[in-house]
Amino acid sequence: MLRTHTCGDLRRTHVGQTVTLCGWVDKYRDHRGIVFIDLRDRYGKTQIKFNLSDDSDIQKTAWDLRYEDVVQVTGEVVERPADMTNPKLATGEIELRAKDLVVLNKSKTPPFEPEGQSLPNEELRLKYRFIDLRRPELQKAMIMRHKLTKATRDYFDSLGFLEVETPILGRSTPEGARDYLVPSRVHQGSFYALPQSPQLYKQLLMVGGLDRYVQIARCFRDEDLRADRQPEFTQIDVEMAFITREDLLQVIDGLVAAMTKAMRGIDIKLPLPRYTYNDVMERFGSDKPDLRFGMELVDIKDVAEKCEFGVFKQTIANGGRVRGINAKGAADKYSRRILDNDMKNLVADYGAKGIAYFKVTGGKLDSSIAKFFTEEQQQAIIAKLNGEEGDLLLFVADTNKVTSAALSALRSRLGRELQLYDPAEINVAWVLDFPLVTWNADENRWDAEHHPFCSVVPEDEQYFDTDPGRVRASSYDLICNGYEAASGSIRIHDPVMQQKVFDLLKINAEEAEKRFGFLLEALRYGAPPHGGIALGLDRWVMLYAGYDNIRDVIAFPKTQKASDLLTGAPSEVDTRQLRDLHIAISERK
RNA sequence: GGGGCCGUAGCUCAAUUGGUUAGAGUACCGGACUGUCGAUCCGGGGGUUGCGGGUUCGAGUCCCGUCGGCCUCGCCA
Repeated sequence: MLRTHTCGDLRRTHVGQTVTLCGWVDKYRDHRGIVFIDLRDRYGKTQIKFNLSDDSDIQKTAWDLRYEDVVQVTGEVVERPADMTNPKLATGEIELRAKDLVVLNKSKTPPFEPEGQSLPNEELRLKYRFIDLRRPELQKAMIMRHKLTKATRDYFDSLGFLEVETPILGRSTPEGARDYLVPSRVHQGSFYALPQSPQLYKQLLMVGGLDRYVQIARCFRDEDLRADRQPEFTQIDVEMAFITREDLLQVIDGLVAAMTKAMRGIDIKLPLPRYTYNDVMERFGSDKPDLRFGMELVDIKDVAEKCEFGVFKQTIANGGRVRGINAKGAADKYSRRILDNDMKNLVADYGAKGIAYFKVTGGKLDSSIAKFFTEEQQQAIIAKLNGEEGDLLLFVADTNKVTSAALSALRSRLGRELQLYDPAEINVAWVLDFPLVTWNADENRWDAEHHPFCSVVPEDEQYFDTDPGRVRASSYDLICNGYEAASGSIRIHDPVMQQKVFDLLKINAEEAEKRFGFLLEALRYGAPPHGGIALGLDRWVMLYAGYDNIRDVIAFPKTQKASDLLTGAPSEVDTRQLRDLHIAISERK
């Protein structure tokens, strides 16, 4: 080892010892006769002192040290004078009096300092990721990520799960996200697909009798990115045989408790709260509401259909809905300009044509449209939304879908801006009973809400032929702070039932055989009842770390256009490589 | 594919209504300094204002296009 201790180790108890540290030059303070260096590694920082009277040769070398040089320093741990300790450093009561200095590697002037006064733009940080990774915030994320996977493996190991690796080079099963494709050299014109998830493999493992499976699995989806979405990401992928939905929920409750203990050191209360899909959609307008605060959606159909405000009245007459939320005490916090522009633009993103708002003042509604509501109607609105003096009531009139999406977005923004919750809180809950299928108006058919292998809540089978939209899936999502944090279901293990679902989705037998034949065949050879779930590992790390961006918890993330600014991927390749793969690039337009 | 924000020195930012030689802090280079911890002080170098067009007597500023980064709708079974 080139060092005896790390830069975070040394304390008053080490005084008098001769030690060797290695690290990066974080700061240098050159007084000519005396030079101070803050030496940094991932464990901390230690002040090094070079004194001219001690050894002038070392001193001269110390004069030339610059940011991010990598050095090895040997010296004696000495106590700092009482008035010169640094309470900002864990090692601030001591310093290292240098006797020997080796410059292990001189650094070019770095494009930015890891702990400089201001963080450079993300483009530069991504290009020089190896420097960005020296920042404590990114190192914290990598450490948390390690701890989370460790806690996960320990937890499932204790329950007898087997970690099984599934192929990265697999078969493309169209539908769902776009696949990343890998051309085959041996099979001209054929392609492998990178897995969007190990979904089919883990079901095959259940048929294979492996019973309890877990994998920290890399997944790939060629879709547009978001702050919480990367083209390649990691799932904690789980599948179990011979279980009910209840069994699965309890196992994952335990996992969430183990993860929270490992990441935050706290014991969360079990069982995790459970909501139904219909419940959260009605109360929060979202299938993944942030449950750290209330501000639930309220339907005011009774008032809206009778009032003289045309937009409300017409919407109800056309079969739509008028729903609103109460931003407690926010009447004076938003100007008319913000409400008429910013808030309107926000809901417009979700298809809403406008936003109606009232301030509760003197027991009445104050608004440019208040005149369209009788005294009685105003009181009814105030009562329904529990309005009090100084509250701001916001309404959207549109289809059920649009009011949900728009008010959910409004609620998220208001909750954040009005600071209605503790940003550090981790609030996890189950959402159960998603619809099995949703109507796809464009294609004139039913689409699977989760995936085509999801089983049905038994008492809803009766609606299969008459009212498919009413059939609930035996599925479940974990939600955390407004993010979808996990998703799973009890699967279909009966080939007859599977065929019924394919029929509903208008996937004909021939097509099903072509796409998923291997799975259907497996179901015919004694497939046990089984189900599972997949947790988005990156998102969980992001949430536990308190970051709002998934890139900050991934060592080498990609940009919104899915390129890697550090390596330059994706890149053009040699024509010879293309020839081996029988691939020709058509002219760019 | 659509909408929004952004791009000026290595970095973070400024630059009046379109008007003189595009500035500041920091970094970098040189000098001074034995107790600093955002060290301080003195001096210096450093610019294709992302790129390409256009309007104008004159463009960092206005217009069009394009490239890149971020946020977002669609998309993500």
